[in-house]
Amino acid sequence: MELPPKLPRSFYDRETILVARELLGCLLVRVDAGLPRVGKIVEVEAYLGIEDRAAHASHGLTPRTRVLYGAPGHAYVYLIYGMHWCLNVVTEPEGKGCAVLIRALEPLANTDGKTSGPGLVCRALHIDKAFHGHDLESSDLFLTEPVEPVDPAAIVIRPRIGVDYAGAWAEKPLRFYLPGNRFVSRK
DNA sequence: GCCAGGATCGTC
DNA sequence: ACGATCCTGGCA
Repeated sequence: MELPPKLPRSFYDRETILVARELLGCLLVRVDAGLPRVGKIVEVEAYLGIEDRAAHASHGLTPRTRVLYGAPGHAYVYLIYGMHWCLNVVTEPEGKGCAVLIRALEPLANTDGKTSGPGLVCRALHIDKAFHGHDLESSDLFLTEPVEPVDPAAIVIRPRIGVDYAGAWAEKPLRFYLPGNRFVSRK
């Protein structure tokens, strides 16, 4: 399978909302024992560091958030509700605690089941805690440039899902998805 | 050490 | 609307 160029670390080392928006249309690639499992990113959420009450980074630097507060272009993988893995990509310079959650993919190759929801994305691409802290410039887990360009003006912007506990931060427009794409987890 | 709660999902 | 299931952070 022919893939577009891999995203370099400099892509991730920028303002988180911009990275989140530009991740739409990019490919997520997990090479699983030689088999490429590939999906197009259609839905993401931005998490903005220690000030963001919805973010894990709001607790500051702890054993759990070490990777989140580390260098950009790495995977932050965590277990939620005792059963689902979720994948984030770390953004901005080291020490900011910012990341983008990958919420849904359009399946392109060798995905294992549904890909509409953050837990399902990890299940379908066989991503678990083994990838926590993984370098996204590696050859077995990485992102690529979009196959075709995305119109920035068409991106749908909504509040994030499942963060009702976060007060005013729950309302902020930090969820982004491709308009009309059937693999977005919720309208 | 103990306990409340969670960036979810499938089923009822 | 609810249960599964276990890691985390906070507090004693």
